[in-house]
Amino acid sequence: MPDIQIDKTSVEQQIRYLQDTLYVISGKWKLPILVAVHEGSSRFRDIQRSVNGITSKVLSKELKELEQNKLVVRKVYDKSPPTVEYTTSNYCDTLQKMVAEMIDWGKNHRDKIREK
Amino acid sequence: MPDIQIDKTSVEQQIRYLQDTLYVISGKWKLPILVAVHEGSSRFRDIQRSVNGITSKVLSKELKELEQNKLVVRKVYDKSPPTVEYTTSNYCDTLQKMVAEMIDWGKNHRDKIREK
DNA sequence: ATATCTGGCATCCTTTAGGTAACTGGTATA
DNA sequence: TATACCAGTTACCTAAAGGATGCCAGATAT
Repeated sequence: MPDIQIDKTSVEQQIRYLQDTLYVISGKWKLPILVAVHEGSSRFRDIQRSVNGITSKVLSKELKELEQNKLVVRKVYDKSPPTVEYTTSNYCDTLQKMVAEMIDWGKNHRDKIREK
Repeated sequence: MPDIQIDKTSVEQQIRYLQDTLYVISGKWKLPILVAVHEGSSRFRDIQRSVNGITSKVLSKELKELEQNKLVVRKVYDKSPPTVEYTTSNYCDTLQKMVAEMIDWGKNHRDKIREK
């Protein structure tokens, strides 16, 4: 009699995956930046202007992390002066389903908490 | 010609919902606690033993937040000594789809990042 | 009698996220 | 010649999250 296991991934491992995900998109700025870039802001200062209130220091740090996670692509054009362009990657689209679920849940959750 | 809008919710509002969601489940301990309670740990010390490394101070704080968000239910039995029981709510199950998506994405993301 | 368990709380400490402000070197503009 | 733009960087500061340790008061177990 074989051991029937629908999912061999242990609970601990699942929590680790979940926390990886959280790490990638958590924080005050990651999503607003992704949205801004996705909507067309590609230059550093453009993004900074789109994302209200972010400082250049934080933007710089966040963009680096998003790039490491392959959600945004940074291209340097070697003219003079060198210009830099940020775009969202195709991979970034894989976030869509998950993000949609999170928005749904959050929307519903407001009502749930408000209700007596 | 009417304005066709599939979703009237503004991007800013969607980000707010998303960040509500993140707030509810983010942090080092929220998910591990939920899992522990869901799997049957109901007494304070049981949960603390299940969730490796958590201190009573932090556990106490996190349980309060989870209770406020209606994900866990706290029942006090007024015997002597009074005992306290934590359980996950039915509402807690609404997290499932979303959490499953997040686990999937996180799992895939590891491979994505490791790949050259 | 002593130790241990219960559900926490109080105090102090460290780490991390994020904010403030100034600055850089090169280029273009008034 | 002075000013502003670009893509950031540096040093310093604050607030919040989380960790370490010790404690309580009542009850049960040894």
